[in-house]
Amino acid sequence: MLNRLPADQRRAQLVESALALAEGGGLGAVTVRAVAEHAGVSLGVVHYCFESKEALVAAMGETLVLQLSQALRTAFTLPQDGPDPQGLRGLRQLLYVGINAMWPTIEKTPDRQLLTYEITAYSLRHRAAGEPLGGNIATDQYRIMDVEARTFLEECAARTGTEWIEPVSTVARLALAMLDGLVLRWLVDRDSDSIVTELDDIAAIVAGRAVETT
Amino acid sequence: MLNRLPADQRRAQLVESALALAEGGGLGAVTVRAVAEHAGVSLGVVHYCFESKEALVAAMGETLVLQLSQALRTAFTLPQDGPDPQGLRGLRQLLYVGINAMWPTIEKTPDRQLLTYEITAYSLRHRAAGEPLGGNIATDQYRIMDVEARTFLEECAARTGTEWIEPVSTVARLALAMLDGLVLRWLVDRDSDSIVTELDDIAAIVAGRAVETT
DNA sequence: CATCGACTTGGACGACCGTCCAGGTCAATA
DNA sequence: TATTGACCTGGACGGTCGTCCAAGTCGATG
Repeated sequence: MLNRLPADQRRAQLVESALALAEGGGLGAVTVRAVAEHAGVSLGVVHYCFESKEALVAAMGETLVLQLSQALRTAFTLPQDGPDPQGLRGLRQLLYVGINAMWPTIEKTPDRQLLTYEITAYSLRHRAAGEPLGGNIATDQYRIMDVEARTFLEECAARTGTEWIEPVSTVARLALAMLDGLVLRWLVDRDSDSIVTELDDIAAIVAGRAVETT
Repeated sequence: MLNRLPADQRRAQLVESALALAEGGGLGAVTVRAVAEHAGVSLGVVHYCFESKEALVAAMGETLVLQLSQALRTAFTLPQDGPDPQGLRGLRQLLYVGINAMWPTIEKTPDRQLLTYEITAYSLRHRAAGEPLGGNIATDQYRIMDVEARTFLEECAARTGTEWIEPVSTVARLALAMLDGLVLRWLVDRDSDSIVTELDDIAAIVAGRAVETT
């Protein structure tokens, strides 16, 4: 059975297969043979499209980061209809809505969340000794999360007539770390009730770092 | 060269070797041969002491949890000399001291911290389908962290004449999640300045969940 | 001293891994 | 139609893995 594809599309397909396998069974389940079988192609195709397995894993990381960026951008989307309530109370409410809009996406994809942590750990293990803190997959992950979070926070403040009392990057860093820790904890105990409450806590804590614009 | 040991001691030695290897190169570096070589014994000894490699990894997890408990207990230790300043201000200061006392230990052992996350992920991947949320290594890790954190928080409150306005377990859960997320972030960017500031933030946020006893 | 059981040795086995390659297939071009 | 080059096939190779085992080495016990 021959099903020919341009190398670019084949590469994308193989990366998707690799991600599907990794979601189900961790990075250890990603073998050249398993990827080939999942994609319905023969073994040689993988090395025809990727110089080595390491290149395939790197492509997985890049795709994951891209998807993460896109997922965060849509997850943080705020309602566009009515005028927002102003002041700190309005800010807190806007943060609440934005963060809670993100949660269902996370809750529905625990395997994907776990894979993200695994890729982070893998990336930390395999990054060249000492040298390149940039270009690293884990670094990219957090850089992208930072950008999306900062954008979200700035829009929230602008809409409600408030401003941050410390650099937005600082607020974003703390908020993302809290979110990160809570999601990891949830992956362990799956206590959805607790985390919903705690997401509200994040909104309140973050809102505490803004004042009404004078 | 023969160096005989009772099976129990040999087991402990092998686990230590496995942990040393895992700290340096991740769980993937833990192979039966590598463990045997690191311990200076021949290949067969490992399977004489452990029924399978899986049993060895399980023993690694248990040892790690035990060491984690011990490390947390000493890390959270508070000064015992003078009388503590009372009230919320005293509580905040006590939390500040306790949390900051813990940081140097973490900062000196990034590989160990990373390994803890890797074991968590590994444990989540390999826990039996659906069934046993208890007895799992990841679950044990957080259960132990919970216990230590609760003890710490309760002592802080008792010493300063304050009380928590929500269940201590809730406060502990949030604090540990924040700590967890911040450490993971630090492993990625190694921004020690930021995290020191953020640890203070944790103390302030946690202190905000107590009131002075009437 | 002989025996026994705990502990160790080092090689063998089959399975799976990443990598490579000689050749086959097929649409597009000359 | 003949040819070219991108794409695909499936087996082979060497290496490492977990596991197993027959044999060897001891201290303790009778």
